[in-house]
Amino acid sequence: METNKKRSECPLSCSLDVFGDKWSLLIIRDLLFFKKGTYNDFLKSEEGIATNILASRLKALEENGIIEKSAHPESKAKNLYRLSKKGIDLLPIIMEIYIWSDKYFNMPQEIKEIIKEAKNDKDKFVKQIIKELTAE
Amino acid sequence: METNKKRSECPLSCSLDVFGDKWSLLIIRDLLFFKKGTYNDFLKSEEGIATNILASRLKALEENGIIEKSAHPESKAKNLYRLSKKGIDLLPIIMEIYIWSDKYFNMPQEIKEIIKEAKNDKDKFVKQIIKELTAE
DNA sequence: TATTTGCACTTGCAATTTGCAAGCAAAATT
DNA sequence: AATTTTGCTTGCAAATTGCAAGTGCAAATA
Repeated sequence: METNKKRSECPLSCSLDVFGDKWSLLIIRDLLFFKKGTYNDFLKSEEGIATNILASRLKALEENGIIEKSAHPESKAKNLYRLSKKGIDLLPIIMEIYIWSDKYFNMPQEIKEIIKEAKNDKDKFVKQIIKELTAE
Repeated sequence: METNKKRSECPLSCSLDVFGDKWSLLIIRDLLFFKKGTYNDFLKSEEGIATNILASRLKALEENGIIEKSAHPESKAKNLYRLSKKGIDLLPIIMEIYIWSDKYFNMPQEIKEIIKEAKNDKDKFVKQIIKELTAE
């Protein structure tokens, strides 16, 4: 995936050049909500991303400053991927996607509950997630 | 573009199956903000979508209930594409993308001004756009 | 210590999708 | 009547995706 060719100066278009594909936001979702952080964590997600695609997306997200790669504190064999500030700031976008989904898709009751809570006080929800992420 | 295979039950994943690509949200942007409505309007957008890709995206968006195709009131040669309620409801997502862009990309001052206004009172901005769209 | 397993990838290749150019029929304009 | 516009479709090369297999190092197990 090419990371350096802008189609236009439109901010929306530039943003889509960064995360406008079927996989990037799912990786970011895993980082935001499911405490995932290693290559294998992402591979195991239920959507079943192919290993080469995962590698290319992680590389692109890193090059675009959305995630940061570091050594895993518990094992030399592992790497740890974390969201940068820029990546964490994608949370409001993802929340709005969830809120839209809630209106137009069926989904498990448990997820519905979480969305309800998030919708009720968006700022509080965002702050809570950020707190959890930065506490680690 | 296949429109009917879900990768998982995750609402975010399902949403990305609908609009998670480099072009769909740009078409929706044109409909939301730039009063575009015909095939040629979309073709002329500065990002330069290929004609076959445009056709496939319009078809997929229609199948997914995001847009509706109708006869153009002024010409039999033209069609008119409009956003459905479901499509208009994507506005908050797109607004959050603009707000994120505002933080991390350079962009024309004029767009910055609009984003500032939108950020100031999101609900008011959304209502204003909806009003303009439904007045037609 | 030797061997197996886990982790983070890379490589090869077929299938799908994209992007470009050309073509086309119906409607509108000259 | 001839030309242009509109909304597509078609053909084809190039790029991207998805699947399977392989690699090299670290860590766990025998």
